[in-house]
Amino acid sequence: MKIDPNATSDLSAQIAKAIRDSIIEGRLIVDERLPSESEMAEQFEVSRATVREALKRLAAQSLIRTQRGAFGGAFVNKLSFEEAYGQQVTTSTLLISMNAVSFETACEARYTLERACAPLAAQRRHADHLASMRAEIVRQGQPGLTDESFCASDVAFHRALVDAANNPVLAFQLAGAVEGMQPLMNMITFTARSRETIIAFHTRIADAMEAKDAGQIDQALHELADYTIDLAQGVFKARAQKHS
Amino acid sequence: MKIDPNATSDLSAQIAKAIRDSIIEGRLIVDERLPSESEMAEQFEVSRATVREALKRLAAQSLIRTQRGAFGGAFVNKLSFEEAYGQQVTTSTLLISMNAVSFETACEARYTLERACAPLAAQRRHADHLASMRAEIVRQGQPGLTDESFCASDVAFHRALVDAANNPVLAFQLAGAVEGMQPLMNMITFTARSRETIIAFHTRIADAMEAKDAGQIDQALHELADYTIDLAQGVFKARAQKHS
DNA sequence: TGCAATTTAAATGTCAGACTTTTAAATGTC
DNA sequence: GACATTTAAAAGTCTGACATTTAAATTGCA
Repeated sequence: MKIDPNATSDLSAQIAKAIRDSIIEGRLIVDERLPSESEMAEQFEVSRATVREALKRLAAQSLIRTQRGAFGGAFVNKLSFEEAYGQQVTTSTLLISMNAVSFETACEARYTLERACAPLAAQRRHADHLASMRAEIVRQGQPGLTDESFCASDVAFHRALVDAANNPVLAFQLAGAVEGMQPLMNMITFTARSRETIIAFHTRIADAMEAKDAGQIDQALHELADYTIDLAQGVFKARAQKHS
Repeated sequence: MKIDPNATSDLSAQIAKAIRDSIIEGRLIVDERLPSESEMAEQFEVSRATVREALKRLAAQSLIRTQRGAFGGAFVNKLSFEEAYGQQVTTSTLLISMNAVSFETACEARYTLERACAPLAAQRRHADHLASMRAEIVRQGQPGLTDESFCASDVAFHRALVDAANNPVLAFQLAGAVEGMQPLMNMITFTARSRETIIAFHTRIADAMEAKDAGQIDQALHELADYTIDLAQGVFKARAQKHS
């Protein structure tokens, strides 16, 4: 591993890139130990501080983990679905909030992806998925529930649906779409009336899941998407008028 | 901003988290300048090196950018779709390769999501999307094309399909599923016969796009998914026999 | 006055070396 | 053999210095 002497970026960025490439291209394998910071400092002919900055960059992407003490060091990290899921949610959330993605666009993406899961979910769903969904429906009906809690339960409900498809890659991809939208959803005030309607949709979906009726799930999700967008437009319009 | 004195993790990780939370929760807004490294070192009561490690962590997630020189510093970065797209692809690629996700699972996820785009793509596709797809089909038919190039063109073809849906959030979410699978796809040897079949599918899809026939696109993608899995199983089986 | 060259100051980037803390293996003791 | 102690290696942190970059401020000149 050598560093390009006439590159534009920082040394720590270059070193991070060199190591990252080694991992992606399989020259460094999972759980393999990298040389110690001092050794790498010598290899790359930079100071230990610079190597450390490079390692922190990689740690931020969960590409490595570090362990202190004798026989410690930096190890290539096996990226777990959990970690990837977390990163995906953070990225999606920021992307949506920073780029002023419209509610319609985010909502469309979310429900489009979720409907894609419906056939698989209907086919493979297990008792515990149904139980989770029913439990969240009960929760959503409780009086005194804050809008935030209602949204969180909504996410949990849909997460159960996605999990029912029993494809971890699919679940990972959807994480961003569903959870990344939460801040936007949280901006909506859910009246008792709208909660009732949403719960009715959820019940319909759970029933269809139980009956393994993919078409019905798809239909309900479609209508729920439309309803959610209508609801949001109403809320935003009312808010705009108030401010004028 | 204060740091928990009895936390388990490193100081630089804690500081990174504190700043990250400030960004996510909107206390720091896009293009806002963070205090200088020295100032933050004082605020958090740590050394400059520690602050720098924290900043590098954030830079690795594209949450901040830094600029040297007077009036430079660290600025909250507006996460672009491009950057998010890149991160998403890296994460997905590693997730799939490190967790030994089966070809079937990855393929199912990919085509399930892609089929979800079909109705939107059929409805909104523009001339340039069709042109891109046709161009890639031509490319795929060229003799002497390596398997890697064939796969890359395949990705480009499907990317055009996804782009046609004209929903950037959707495109971002799909990036991982489609591009993250490439290493697995690259493991397949495409015979002249199988390339011909795939090109036929692509042509069918492009024609259906032109005709705005969503059902036909969905059907073709479904069959293509099945065919791809069959193909992969055949290749892997042949390889296994060779080694026994 | 206006503009070009120069200076300056503030910031990040890098370095060297020391010290602290953690950790597991090696060693010693009963 | 089980437990306590020592030891060494490694990450984590700190300090202070110097290098480099950059844009604003200043100066000098026509």
